[in-house]
Amino acid sequence: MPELPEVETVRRGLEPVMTGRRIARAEVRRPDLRWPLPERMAERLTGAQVQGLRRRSKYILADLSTGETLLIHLGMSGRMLISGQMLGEFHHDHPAPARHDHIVLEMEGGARVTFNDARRFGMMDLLPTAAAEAHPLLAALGPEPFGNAFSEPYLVARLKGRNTPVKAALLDQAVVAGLGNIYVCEVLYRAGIDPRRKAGRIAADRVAALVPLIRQVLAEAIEAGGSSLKDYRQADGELGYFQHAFRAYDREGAPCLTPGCPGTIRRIVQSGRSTWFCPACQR
DNA sequence: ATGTGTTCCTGTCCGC
DNA sequence: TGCGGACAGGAACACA
Repeated sequence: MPELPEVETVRRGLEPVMTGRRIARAEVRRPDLRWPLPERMAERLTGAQVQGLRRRSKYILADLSTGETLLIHLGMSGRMLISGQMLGEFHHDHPAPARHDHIVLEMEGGARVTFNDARRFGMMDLLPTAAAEAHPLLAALGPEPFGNAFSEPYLVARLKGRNTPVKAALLDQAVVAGLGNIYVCEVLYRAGIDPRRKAGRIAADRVAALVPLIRQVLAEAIEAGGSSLKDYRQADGELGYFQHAFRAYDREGAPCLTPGCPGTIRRIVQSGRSTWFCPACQR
């Protein structure tokens, strides 16, 4: 499901029910997601107070009073559902466990957080907070797009000499952390760059222009609460609405929205994944 | 080292 | 309606 804006939206949704609260009871309803869950996960979570919720790339990190950090990745279809808490004007009662409800966290105070993941490409792990950044899944990640380390000179240097299509390069989490298929398509569309171009053969000023565009697209998407495709929802059950702002993604056959451009959005497949772009104005 | 294709899993949608 | 195939927000892994 989720790219950086959706994960950030989920993190923000979880904050009021989790941060500062104790996990009264944890239930692990199956032993594995993408990989086996950590040993004795339910016991290690039970009684722990959540001291903070962080995000790194598409991961959520819950720092616990036990000195451990719960690392969460939602994969393609993972969701964090909140129930039993006053949310806006509505009171949500606890629903009966549903298909693919794999992990249930009952928070002190009555809220319940349920991790549901039909495809089970998601993951969870428990690691010492002090060594969280050294976790194999986090160690190789590139810079956060909103951080100072993600700069125009950085991106120009990072793409220099790369022979892979720029679409694939921006999907590479070691180049920049958090972009996925939707937002790469949207960024390249706004940049007017053909996704098939080799990353190392694009003029430096055009590569540099990607940096503020990446931040802009991600910031707009976070502002909109992410993109709701299929049944993705924010943790509080609200739908994100950035999907209405897509200019390229999933618009095959639709007219290009660039003023004056006569083009039609086309879908191609690159390294096994769909790319949508305008062949007329993306060069 | 880079680049590419395959794989994990379930659900949904579309054409016949 | 049923059935088969394509496709889906990710990314580790194996191999050229």
